[in-house]
Amino acid sequence: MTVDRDVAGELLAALADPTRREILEALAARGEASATTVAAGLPVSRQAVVKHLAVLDAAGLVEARRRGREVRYAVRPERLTAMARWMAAVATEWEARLGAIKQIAESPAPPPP
Amino acid sequence: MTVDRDVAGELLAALADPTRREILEALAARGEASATTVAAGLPVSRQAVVKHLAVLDAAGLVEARRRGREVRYAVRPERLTAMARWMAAVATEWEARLGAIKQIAESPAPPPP
DNA sequence: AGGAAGTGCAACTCGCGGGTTGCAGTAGCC
DNA sequence: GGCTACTGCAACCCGCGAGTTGCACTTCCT
Repeated sequence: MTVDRDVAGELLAALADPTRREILEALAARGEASATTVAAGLPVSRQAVVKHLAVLDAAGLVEARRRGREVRYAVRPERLTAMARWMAAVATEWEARLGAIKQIAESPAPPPP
Repeated sequence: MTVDRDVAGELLAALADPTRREILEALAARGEASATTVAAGLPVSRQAVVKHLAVLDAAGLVEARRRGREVRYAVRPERLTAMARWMAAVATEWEARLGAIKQIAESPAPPPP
């Protein structure tokens, strides 16, 4: 119950796959595109792209809008921004801790002879 | 040759695993610790932790230092910071593109009937 | 010296994620 | 109305990653 569906993990896992990142790049370059269109520019099948888009959508990285008989996908920056902030915060905290440890390790200063 | 061993993917994949993140938290909390120590506080075997630490080390998120008969691991913030910056940059670029698309879409104003 | 505590290596299981193919359904266009 | 171009669903393959167990090796302590 503590894990709460692991939102961070979902996002990171979504981003971790190279094919998925290529899809995101393709979407960002085109502004918006359908799964078929994207698949045409990649070495994988349309179905694979569809699955990836589902994952990306679940992670909130992408937005789907029905446009007649096709479905247009567009990139969604908010989650990425949030993630970046989160990572920066964690990094800062780590640095703080490392600093603290270092101080403690140096507290018994060796007196010069 | 272009992918260069997919550094970003390595980092993201390393971060994507919840157990790995727990390990990182444990390390950050303790400052530094051995695999056995970390494993004691987690519901997995020591060997599992060792493997995870190997992955984290390969991703540059962790640093190993031999301390007599044991190996102490410590967290390493640099890569995290770099990653955060990278993500923020990508997010910004996406936003820029979205802005541009929106402008284009709104340029031919539909005349009212 | 000899036992305790720790690490390192290897073999093995198992589930899931990335990928494919095939087919049914539905919206557009002539 | 009928053909075409999409999307949606399902079944299936395969490899890899997370985890375990067992054992050999090294370092420390008394």
